[in-house]
Amino acid sequence: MATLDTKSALLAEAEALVRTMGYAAFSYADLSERVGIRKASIHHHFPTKEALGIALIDSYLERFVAELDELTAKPIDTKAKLLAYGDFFSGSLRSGQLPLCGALAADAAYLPASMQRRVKKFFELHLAWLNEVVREGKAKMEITSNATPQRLAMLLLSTLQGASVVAWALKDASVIKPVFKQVVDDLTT
Amino acid sequence: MATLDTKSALLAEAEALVRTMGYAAFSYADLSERVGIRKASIHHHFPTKEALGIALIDSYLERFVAELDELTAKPIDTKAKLLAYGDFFSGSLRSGQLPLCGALAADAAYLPASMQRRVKKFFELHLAWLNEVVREGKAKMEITSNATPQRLAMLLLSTLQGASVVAWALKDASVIKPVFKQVVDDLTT
DNA sequence: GACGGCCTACCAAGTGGTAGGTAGGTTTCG
DNA sequence: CGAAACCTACCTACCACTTGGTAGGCCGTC
Repeated sequence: MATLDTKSALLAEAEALVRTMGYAAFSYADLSERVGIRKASIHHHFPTKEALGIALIDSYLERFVAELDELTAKPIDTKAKLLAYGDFFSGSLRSGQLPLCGALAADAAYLPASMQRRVKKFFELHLAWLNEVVREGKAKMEITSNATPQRLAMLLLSTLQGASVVAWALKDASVIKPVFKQVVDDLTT
Repeated sequence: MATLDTKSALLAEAEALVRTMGYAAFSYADLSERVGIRKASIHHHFPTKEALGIALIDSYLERFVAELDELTAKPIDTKAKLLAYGDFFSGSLRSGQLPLCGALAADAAYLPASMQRRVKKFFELHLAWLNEVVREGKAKMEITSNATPQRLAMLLLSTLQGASVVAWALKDASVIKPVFKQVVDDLTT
């Protein structure tokens, strides 16, 4: 249906806009121009900007959950699992973009509470997944660091998130992977 | 003079606003309300929003440069130097705030070129400082990792930057220091 | 009397959002 | 079957409000 096409086109373009300009800076006018639909018609699909924002996070979260589940099931060792996670994360960054929830973090106080809650959930979900992978890795003696899984999970997520910011500023996305690999290597040897 | 007071009050409040809501989301109206001056009067001190933004980054950068210089001169070992750097960085974050340039990164495509350039310079400056500290640390055998100073500098900066984002999302600023300490410990043992 | 610092009173352009209409497809029911 | 009823997807035209920015005036201090 044209409906679905339009709706997902709106989501896709909105995501790109948020990840390059931030939530506050992008407008329904920008979006309408890119999707080729009148401004007012967007309200038919997403009655308010907040509704759009929520749908945005939810679809992003869904994609990540699916990927994480798939990764969990794979019979590969801890190091490979973590590196695959990093690849997926950095792969979702087109050049000049930030991770969605990283971008949203900057508009923090401006975001409606409903969106703030979802951003928090996104990070918690990632931390929980990393925590579990690290815990398993330690049990299998594949991770040698004696820090708590919780702390290592924070470290891994922070590295990816921060490297994305630095990479954006330097306009060089290629720095993300080696930095993350560095951390993973340090943990698994 | 009242002039100086007003001007620096404007800068201070603007910085707080940018670091909590982002550059695009904060307005002259917000600022005027907080400083207790009429909206139009702000233009007397900063003719355009871009000029304000530039002054903001410049003053932030200046503060950091002063601190980094002071830190360079101190006769302490590499580990202490890096930890002091982390303390200064995380100390500049009041709860619910992001590092200025991290916050600006999210509004990337919306920022005027003059501001983008300065944000980039900010990151380059930090990377150069970290690079030098790591290089010295390796020469003095205080850093054992065999990765390049450049990569380790990227890692250190990314960790702080990313941890700030995660800390914001979890509304728990206390996670930053231990994560950074973890990285520094890993490098210096 | 010049100037710095602030004011009131504007402005055009843009914001998210609403009202009401239309073309075309699907459903319901005599 | 065919017609009335309804629905989806989009439109034009508008709304109140906010945005960054401007013009010109007032007042106190060098």
